[in-house]
Amino acid sequence: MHADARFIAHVDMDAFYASVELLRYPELRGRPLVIGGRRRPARDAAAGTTIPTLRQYSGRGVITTATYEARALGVHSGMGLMKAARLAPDALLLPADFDEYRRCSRLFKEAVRALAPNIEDRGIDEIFVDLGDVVAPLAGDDPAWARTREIAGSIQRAVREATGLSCSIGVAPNKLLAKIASDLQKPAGLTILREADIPVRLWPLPARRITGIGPKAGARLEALGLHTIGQLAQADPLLLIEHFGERHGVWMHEAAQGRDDRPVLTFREPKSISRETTFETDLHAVRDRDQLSRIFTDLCLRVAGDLERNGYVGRTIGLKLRYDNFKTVTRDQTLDQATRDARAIRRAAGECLKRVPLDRRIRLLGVRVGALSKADASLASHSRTV
DNA sequence: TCTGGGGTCCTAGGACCC
DNA sequence: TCTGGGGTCCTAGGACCC
Repeated sequence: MHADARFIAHVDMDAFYASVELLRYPELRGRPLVIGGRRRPARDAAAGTTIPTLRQYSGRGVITTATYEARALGVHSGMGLMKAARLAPDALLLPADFDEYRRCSRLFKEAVRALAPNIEDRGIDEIFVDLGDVVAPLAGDDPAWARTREIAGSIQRAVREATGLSCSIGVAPNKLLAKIASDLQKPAGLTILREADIPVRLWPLPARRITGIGPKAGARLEALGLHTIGQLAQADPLLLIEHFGERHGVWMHEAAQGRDDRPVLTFREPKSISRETTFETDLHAVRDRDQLSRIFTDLCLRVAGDLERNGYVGRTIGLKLRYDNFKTVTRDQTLDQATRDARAIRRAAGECLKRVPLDRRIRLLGVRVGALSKADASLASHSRTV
């Protein structure tokens, strides 16, 4: 019965961006701190080394990370900075330094990989780890779960040694449960969630805690009187299918039982590469034509650079535009031949732009290249056909 | 002055082919 | 001439995640 039992860990860095900044500014430890907003304009440099507060910020942007002290004041990631400033005017604010976060990210992943090599990347601050090979000798027995606790503990120590940062780990028979488990005792938590624990530990949680049930689905479940994962597990699958469609409904019901057989994927080819930017102030298609055109060209150059650096070419060129009322439209065009040339991308995206209404002011412009293939493979097939 | 930037996956309709 | 399926590609939008 237990022959197929898996041991999956989810490793989640605690308040990652903010914690990296605290390595640089240890004197800020214990104070509410949020990361977000744009890089400070040069003239502010005159203010010296004083860290600005949310009160002093004006402009667009959202919080990307809040320390636990800041969360206690009611602010959280994704919240607009202006709103956050009203809730916590004295919280400190630092702009994001992605180069440094990426450096720390590499360090933490290398530290884990040295102990357990089967790692699935889930972005800059979290990974899944298949502990199967590491635990294998006693798989299925209770001592095996005791062994996973030891392994998870050594992963936490290795990450702290490599980076000075703490992480929370959940270990479970699958990715769904491991992800939920890692969140149960943050920060620096270590939570084992076994199949037998599902009724007591999973079912009381809100349905929203299932990764994949977001704001919309969560609200619709609430409207059906389904608040907890347990209620979702006990619901009639036909009711869920009726409201969410065959596929989504069945998935929700399975997830609520704690069932998930997705494998840990150590590598995936990217599907698309994109760049987008939100303007400081909304731009007008005609009045700000020159400025828009410069930004547009720059986005194409950056996407082309990303393609080049990563060795891909793409056949579908896409444009994204967000109006001042936050409505977003996209257009795309598939070319005969894959490209990574900035001018070709600019030309195709320019065609897309002609198919979009330009009667409102614009707050965001984005360029995407999809239908990717490896650059060398494509060039090889090209030379064969020529 | 509400609402960043980089992604994935799903759906659904139309074109087109067999 | 009418009816009908299946499969694939393309496009647009939306939900969701980190």
